[in-house]
Amino acid sequence: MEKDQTTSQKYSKLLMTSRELFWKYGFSRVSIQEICKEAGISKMTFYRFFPNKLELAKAVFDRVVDEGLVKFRSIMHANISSADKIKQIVLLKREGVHEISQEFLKDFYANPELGLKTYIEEKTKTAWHEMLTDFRQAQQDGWIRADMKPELLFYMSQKVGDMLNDKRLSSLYNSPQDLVMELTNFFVYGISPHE
Amino acid sequence: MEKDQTTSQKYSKLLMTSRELFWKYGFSRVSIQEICKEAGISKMTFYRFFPNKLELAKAVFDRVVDEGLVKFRSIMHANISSADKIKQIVLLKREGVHEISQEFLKDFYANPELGLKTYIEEKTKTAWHEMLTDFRQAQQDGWIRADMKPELLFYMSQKVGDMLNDKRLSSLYNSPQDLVMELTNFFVYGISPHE
DNA sequence: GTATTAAAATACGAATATAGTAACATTTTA
DNA sequence: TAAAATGTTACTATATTCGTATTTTAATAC
Repeated sequence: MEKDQTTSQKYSKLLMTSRELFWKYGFSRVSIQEICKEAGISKMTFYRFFPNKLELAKAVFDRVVDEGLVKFRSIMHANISSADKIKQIVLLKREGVHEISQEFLKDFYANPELGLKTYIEEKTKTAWHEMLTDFRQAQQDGWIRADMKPELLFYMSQKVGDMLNDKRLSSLYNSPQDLVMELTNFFVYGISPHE
Repeated sequence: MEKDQTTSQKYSKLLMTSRELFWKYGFSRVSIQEICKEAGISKMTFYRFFPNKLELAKAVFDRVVDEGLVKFRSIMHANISSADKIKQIVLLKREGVHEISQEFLKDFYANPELGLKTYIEEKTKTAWHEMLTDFRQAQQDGWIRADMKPELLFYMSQKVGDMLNDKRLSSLYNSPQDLVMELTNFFVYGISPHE
C-alpha cells in the first residue's frame, strides 16, 4: 500500500493536469470528471487522493507556492554576485506573473463562501514572511543596503516584474534583454553612477 | 419596433461580451446567464435576439470573420504601394492569430454533434474564396506576379503571420519591426536583389 | 493454478446548474 | 400618453456534476 500519497505518480499527474486546467479556465469552470479524463485517471482514484475539489485546489496552490519559494531561495543562496541575484529574481518575477493565474483566483474572490480566499491569503502571507527573512539575512550579509525596509525591497522586486511585462515600457527598448539590464541596474545602483 | 436587430446596441453588446467569454473559456464553459449578467442584459432580451447559444455562436463567428474580411479588403484596395499592402496584410495576420480563439474552436471539434464545426468550415471557405478573388484581381492589376497560384500566395501570407509569432525566429532580430521588414521584403522580392 | 489487492469502468441518486418560457412590472422612446 | 423595448421574477424540464456503490479488469503474491 502506498504510504506517502504525495510521491504517487497519479497524485502528481492529477496536480499537474488540474493546475493547467484551473490556470486556463478558473476553478468553477473545470469539473472533476474533466480533470480525471484529461489526466487519464478514474474518478474513484481521484477520490482516494482528494476528498473534494476544494482540497485539490489547495494542494495545487500549495505546490505552486512551494516551488516558487524553492526557486527564490536557490537564487538568494547561490554563489553569484548581488547584481546577478537581483537579475535572477527579477527574471523569476517575470515568469511569476503566470505562476498564479488570475483566472484561478477570480473565482475565489467572487465566491468567498468557498473559503479558499482566506486559505490562499494565509499561505501567501507565510511565503512572504519566509522571503522577507531571506532579504533580512541578505542585509546582514551585507550585499543589500541595511538602511531600508526589506518590505520595500520585496514590493519593488514585484513591481519590476510587472514592468517587464508592460508593453508601453518594453517598446522603448530594442530587446527584452536591454530592458532587463536597465531595470536591474536601476534596482541595484539606483540613479547613482557606479564604478 | 426595431427592424434590423443587428444595429441594436444590446445586440452588439451581447455579441461583444460573448465573444470575449467564448474566446477565453470556450463555448460550453460559458452559460447564457453568465453572458447576460456580464453584459448587463436580461435573459429575456437575450432570447429576443437569439433562439439559443448555438445561433449566438454563429453570429459571433460571422461578425469576426466579416470584420477580418473588411480589414483585408480595405488594405487590398488602398492607394498604397504593393510592398506596403503586403506589409499591412502580414501585420493583420499577426493580430489574426488571436482573432479566432483556439478555445472557441476546440469545443466544436471535440463535440461535432453541435453542428457548428461544419458551419464554421463553410463560412471560412467562403471567406477564403472572397480573399482569393481579391488576390486574382491584384494579379490582373499587375501588382502581383501573374505566374503563380493565388492559393499559394494566400497560404504564404498565413504562414508569414505564424512566423511573426514564432519566438525562435523573432529572437534573431533586435526588434519585431526588423522581422516584419525582413519578411515583407522576402515576400515581395523573394531572394532576388531589387533596385 | 488461485487468492488478494489496486485500479478502472460503470451505474446511480441527489444536489445543483442551466435552458428556455410565461406573466407581469418597469423603463424608454416617439 | 401610448407603444415598444427591456427588466424582474418565477417556473419547469433537462443536463451536469458530485460523490458513492457496485462490478470488472489487471496485476501481483502465494
